[in-house]
This record gives sequence, structure tokens and C-alpha cells, in this order.
Amino acid sequence: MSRPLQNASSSGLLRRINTESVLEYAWAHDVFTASEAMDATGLTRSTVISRCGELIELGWMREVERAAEAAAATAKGRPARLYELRSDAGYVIGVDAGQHRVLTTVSDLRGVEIGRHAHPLDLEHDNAQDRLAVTDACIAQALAAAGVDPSRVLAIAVGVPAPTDIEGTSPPGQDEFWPRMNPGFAAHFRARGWHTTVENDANLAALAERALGAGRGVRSFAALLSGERLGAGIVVDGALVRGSHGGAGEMRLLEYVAGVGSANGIGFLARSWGRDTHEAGALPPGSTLRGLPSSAIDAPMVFAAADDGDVGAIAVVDRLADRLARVCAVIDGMLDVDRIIIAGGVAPVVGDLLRRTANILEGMVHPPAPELVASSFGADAVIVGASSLALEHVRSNALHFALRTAE
Amino acid sequence: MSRPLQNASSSGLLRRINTESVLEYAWAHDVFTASEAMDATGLTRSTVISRCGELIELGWMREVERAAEAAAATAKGRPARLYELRSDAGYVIGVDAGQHRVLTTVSDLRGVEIGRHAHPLDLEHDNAQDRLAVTDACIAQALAAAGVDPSRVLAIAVGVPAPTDIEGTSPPGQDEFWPRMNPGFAAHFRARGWHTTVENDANLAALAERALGAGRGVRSFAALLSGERLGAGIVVDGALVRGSHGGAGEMRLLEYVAGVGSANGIGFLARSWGRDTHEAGALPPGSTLRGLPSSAIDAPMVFAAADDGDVGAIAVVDRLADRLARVCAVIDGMLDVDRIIIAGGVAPVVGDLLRRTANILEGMVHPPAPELVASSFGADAVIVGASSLALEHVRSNALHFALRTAE
DNA sequence: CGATTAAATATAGTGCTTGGATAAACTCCC
DNA sequence: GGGAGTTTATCCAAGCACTATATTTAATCG
Repeated sequence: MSRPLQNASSSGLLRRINTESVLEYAWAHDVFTASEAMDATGLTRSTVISRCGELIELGWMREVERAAEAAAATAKGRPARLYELRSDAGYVIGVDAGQHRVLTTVSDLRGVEIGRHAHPLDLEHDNAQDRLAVTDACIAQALAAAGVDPSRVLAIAVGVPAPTDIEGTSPPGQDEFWPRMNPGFAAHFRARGWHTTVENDANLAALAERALGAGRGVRSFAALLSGERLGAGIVVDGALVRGSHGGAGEMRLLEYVAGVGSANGIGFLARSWGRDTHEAGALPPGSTLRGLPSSAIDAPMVFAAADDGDVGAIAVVDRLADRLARVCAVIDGMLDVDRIIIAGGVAPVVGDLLRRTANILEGMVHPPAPELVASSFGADAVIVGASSLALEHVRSNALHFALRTAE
Repeated sequence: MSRPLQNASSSGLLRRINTESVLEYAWAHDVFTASEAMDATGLTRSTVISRCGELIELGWMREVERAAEAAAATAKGRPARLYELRSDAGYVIGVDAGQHRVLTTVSDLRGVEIGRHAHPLDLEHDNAQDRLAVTDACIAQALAAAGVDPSRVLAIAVGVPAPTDIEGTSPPGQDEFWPRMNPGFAAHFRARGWHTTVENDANLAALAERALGAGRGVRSFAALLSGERLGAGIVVDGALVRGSHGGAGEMRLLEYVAGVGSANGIGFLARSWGRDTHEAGALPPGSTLRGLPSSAIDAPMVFAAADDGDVGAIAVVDRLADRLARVCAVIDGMLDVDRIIIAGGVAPVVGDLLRRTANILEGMVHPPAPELVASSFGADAVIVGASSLALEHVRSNALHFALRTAE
């Protein structure tokens, strides 16, 4: 007698499954008719219409009036009622909590960004409280810009330059650097009632590529975030490889790789080797870099000079290519990826570097060698990944959320 | 009208789900009563009994007579009917198709090995046809030893020393070595009507550890198969990391790791460095190895001598420890595992080596360093992994199989 | 304006489940 | 040895969510 009571039919399991598959269809398509959903889900018209009714009641969908223009087009028979996902049924927040600045976006359920705000962080007084306060302020501004009430937010994902475990907390690391970068974001936002994920920045870059970038439809790839330091986000067999403490893709292992020796990033090394070359007087007479003071040289200049045929800059790029090939060989050797995507601020300027790297890599790994491509997100990789992770969570757990629109 | 017809209630989806969860319970437990299954599944008595009835009809379960002894024990009320999984409802075959020998086992649905046969392979005339023929013969013998008719076999998994893609085919590699090791096993066994998986041997070692060994309940670990050559099977976040062509954990990348330089295995190096030490006359006066001819030294002898305090052997072990620590640092750095399991024939003798390695590793990785343990499977790691993979497939797709017992 | 077409709606029927009510099988105790 | 007490098995009515089909509705077109 003490067994828990259930309502009939296994707690409405079947009903829930069907509702979910209709909602999933709605998410994958724009405006649609019952007949289209029937074909996709294999359900009957009655069922589809009834599930749509429930979804409208719950606030996830709406029925749309048929626009007059569309009516005329090739329409025989009784016109179908049209349904669509309410992209304003809720919102998700993405946060890129970088070392030097916080960037937040607000997106609707279709993943369209409708608000954004950035704020620099003063490293001098970088403490937990300030970091949380700045982030809160950033979120408030982005929500205001989007015209979204905080109560309509369903989920948030935060990218931090630190490994994180499943709960979203970071291990101490060296000098407590990681906990400083991740001062309890998880508990902080959960307290606001938002579903919260805190994830390593390189992992988010990988998720961005998987959802919207060069990783779409690719079984296995790595996103190599490569500005000042290298960090890899790894997707193998379609799933993000996190590791037990979220430390997969932490590139400290490069210390042990011959010809690499550190996790320094492409941006850092291009600049630093470029300046070294300048100071050593190894730049050719016609070099565009020669006129500048050494300290003014940055990474894009070096790549641009190499493109112009500057032999000094080309030497730097060749050295970078040799090093990057070793990094890629190690990643591919361990994980057998189809593609390695170079992400981060330097992505737009590494085209030539990647071509040179690919040539070297060819001879280093078992064929087929992974394809090398540059990310198209530039500096936005992490924030795009954050908001798509938050959105992905809403999509796959939609019916667990109670919407404000349902009232 | 052209839409496909279905029978009512979404093709009996709910029924199937419930049947599956009862079968899953049966698999996880020994003899059980309806009440126990009710508690576990949350279903009603009527439903559980009806699902059990169907499973009995399908041949997966049987009702067992209550043994007289058990009846007396603390039994109030009407005694329950007892059900159990028919462990003889079908069988799975595991194959370890190694370079030098083929080993096959036959196991029942509870994973109990009930037949085994091994056969050496002559490398001189190692061709596709012979390899398949020897394997077939081995299987026939193992089935005969188990007293199992081939028609009762449901699934087979084959371990090969080569990467394999999802279909079970291997890329060419160097000198066509991989296709020689994997001469179309997949198509060969599928033609016999058995569900077939062909998988890399190190991956299978990892699956063995996950199912029955040191990987049970561990979120992330690597199994380092380490006899003549190193190969790693990687499980991260509970899932096997295969890579696009099954090449994850292929250790060619060690060529690029400082202080390692090759994928040579622990067994190979212990033997070879032990002989070098002998030939260099660097063994101490009391050394047990000193009396032997150099060519008689093998890996276990070197480890045994080190345990006895032989300074020459200890130097070899220390050198191995330094090298192994680098290997582990690279694996952990890339994947953030909780544990690294040393598997293969050398596993029983590496206890001291692992202690020394752990000390070095401590300083090389972000804490917590992965735990180093020796596999308890010895030379059986691959075959255990193969049969548990085949069994796992049967378990999770049980209702797709039609049993001979159901007649 | 009726014929045609396709979607919406209404209604009946089916499959699978729950939730009692009732019967069965056992122990314990007087 | 015959109730009392317990737990399980069986049976059957009720309900849910789906399918299947007949009927109605809303458009187009000749």
C-alpha cells in the first residue's frame, strides 16, 4: 500500500515523448503545418494537433495567421493551420568571462542574439566579488539592451579560462588562478533560478564550431583556441570530451613535446618572434616592419608581412608552422580527429600559416591527416559557444521548464 | 492515404519500453519476484507480470520453482513466483585476433565463459584467407567445447591490433599491415547472421576494465596495453573515445614526445634494456641475471631482479619509470583521466615500476595526478573486452534479437 | 456554382496501463 | 487444526492516449 501512486499509462510517458518530438520538429523548422509534422513524427493528425494544442497552452508554440500572399501559392484544398515555435517564449544568456573582460549576450530560442554588453576587468583589483559584480552588471545591461525581463531567462552558460568539473567549479591550479577566474559562478546564477553551466572557454569554442561553425556534421574535431596561450576543445564521435575535472585539452602536456615545449599561443609567439627578428636585425631591407619600433609589432603585422613576401616574417611563420604541426600531430595521434579548427582572435589571419602547417603535418601522422581550417568566429568563439550550450540545454529539456508565457 | 499505417498506440512503444526495463532489471539481478521488479521499475504488479509473461514467451526469461530451503526463510504471506533471466537464451563470442595467435571464447548471457580455444598463427604464411580460416576453426572448437550450436550465437566482437572504423574495417597503414590483421572480419561474420563488431585491441582492453576491472565506476580512464608496443584505450566521461577511424590511442604521437621517442612497449624495453645492461657488463656481482646468456633475459626477470635489489635492473626500471611517466603525463594532459591502467602480459609484474612512475608523475601534471594501477586481466584483457562488448550489444538491443529458445 | 482537394473535426475502437476487489498460498498462534 | 494475518496472484472495470475512419469545413478551379 505504501507504493507511490501513479496516474494511468506510466505517468503519461507516451504523451510526453510525443509532445517532445513535436516540439523538436517545431524547433528544427520554421512555420509548419500539421501534415508536415505528421510526416516527420509518424503520428496521426489527431495526435499532432492535440500535442500542438498542449504546446500552445504551455507557451512554447503559437498558431500563426496565414499571410494572404502565401495563400495563393499552389494551394489546393482546405488551407492548413500554421504553427510555429515562439522564439520569444524564453531567453538564454551566454557569458564569456575572460581574463581581461566580461562579454555577455542574450539570445532568443532560435539562437538569434538580441542583446550584448562587454565590460573590461581591472586585473589590479581582480577579486571574486568584483568579478561577480561586473558580470551581473554586464548581464543586466545586455538584458536591458534586448528588452528582456530577467524572469524570462531560462538558462545561462559561462565560459571561463579554467577547467571546470561537472558542477561547474574549478580546481585550485597554480596560485589559485583558476578559482579567481571562476569565483563560484555556478552557485551564484543557480541562486537566481537559472539553469547554469560553467564551462572551460576552449570547450565552448568547440561547441560553437559544432553548432554553427566548421565542426557542423564533423564526427571528430578539435578547436584550438590559440591567442596568448593554447587550449583545445575536443569533440570526438560527436561528444565533447571534458575529462574528470574538465581538464581535457589543457595544453600543459606540450611542455613534454619535442620542438614545442610550452603552451604559448600562436598570437603570443608570432608577436614575440617577430620582435626578436626585428631586434636581431634579421629583417630584409624592404620589410614593412623595419621602420617600426620593435615594441609596436603585433601578430597580424607579422602575418601580413609574410604574405607580402618579407623573408624575415616568412621565417617566423615557418617556425610557427613547424611548431603547430607538432601540436596537431599530438592531438590527432591521441584522438584521431577529422579536422582541427584554429580559433580565437588570430583565426582570421592564419590562412597561410595553416597551408604551411598542413604540408608538414602530412608526413607526421597516419593518413588521412586532419584538415586544418580557421574558425570564422574570431574573438566571438567562446560567447557563441556559451549561448549555444545554454540553448542546447533548453532544447533538450524543454518540458522541464515552466514558461512565463504560459499564463 | 499514402501515409504508412501503424497499429494503435504508437506501435506499442510504451509496451516495448516497459518490457525492456523489466528485462534490464532481470539482467542486473539474479532470481527475483514481481514485487522487487515493481519497486525497481515503478510499474504495477499486473504490468510486471504481463511483461514477464511476454519475456518468458520470447525466451529471455523463465519462471523458477521455489527451492524448499528458501521457502522457510522469513517468508510471511503467499510466496511469490520467482523469475530469472535465462542465461542460456543465447551466447556471445569473443575473439582476440592477435598478431601471433587467435583466441576465442564463448560466453552465456551472464558473461560467464563456457568455452575457449586458442590457435597460433604462422606469420610466414599470414594471409587473409588463412587468418579467417584459423579464426573460424577456433570459433568452431570453442563452440564445441561449450556445447553450443552456432545458431544460438547472437553476437560476436573481434579484437584486432589495428584501428577500425565504425563499420569494422581498417585503414591501410604502413605496408598494409592493418588490413592483414583485419582481413574483413566484419563482413565475414555478418554473413553468418551474427551481429558483429570489430574493434581495436587496446580499446577492448579498456572496455574490459570498464565492465569488470579497474575501470568499473571510474568516469575517465585509459587502459595502456603495453607489451611489445604501446596502445591506449580511452574512456572519458564513461564513453569509449574511438576517433573517426578508430585511431584514438594509437601511440605514434609518442615519437614527438621528449624522452620517449617511440611507441615501444614496457615488455619490449625491459627486455631490451636488460640485455643491453648485461652486455655492457653493468650488472652487479651478485646479480641473478649475470649467470644467464644475454639472449635469455626477458622482461619479468628484469622486474624480479629489481625487486631483489639488483642495481643494474633497478636502473632499467628507473629509466622505464621516467619514460612511462612522460607517456602518462601526455595522456592525462590531453584527457584528464582519473586512472591509468597498465594492461597486457606485463601487468602482473609492474607493481614496483608503477610506484616509481607515480612519484615522478606527481610533479608533471596538474593535481590530482591520475592513479596508476595494474590490470588484473593479464593476457586476457582483450578477449574479456571483446566478449563484454558483444554482450553489451545484446543487452542493449535484446528485443531486436529473435531467440531460438522462443520456439 | 458544383466538383475537387486537403485539412480539421468528431467519433469509434484498440492497446496498454492503472487501481481495486477478490482469491490464493503461506506462516503463526491459540 | 482452524482462524488471523500477510503477502502475492488473478481478474476486471476504468482511463488514457493513441489509431482509424467518417464527416465537415474551407479553400481552388473549370
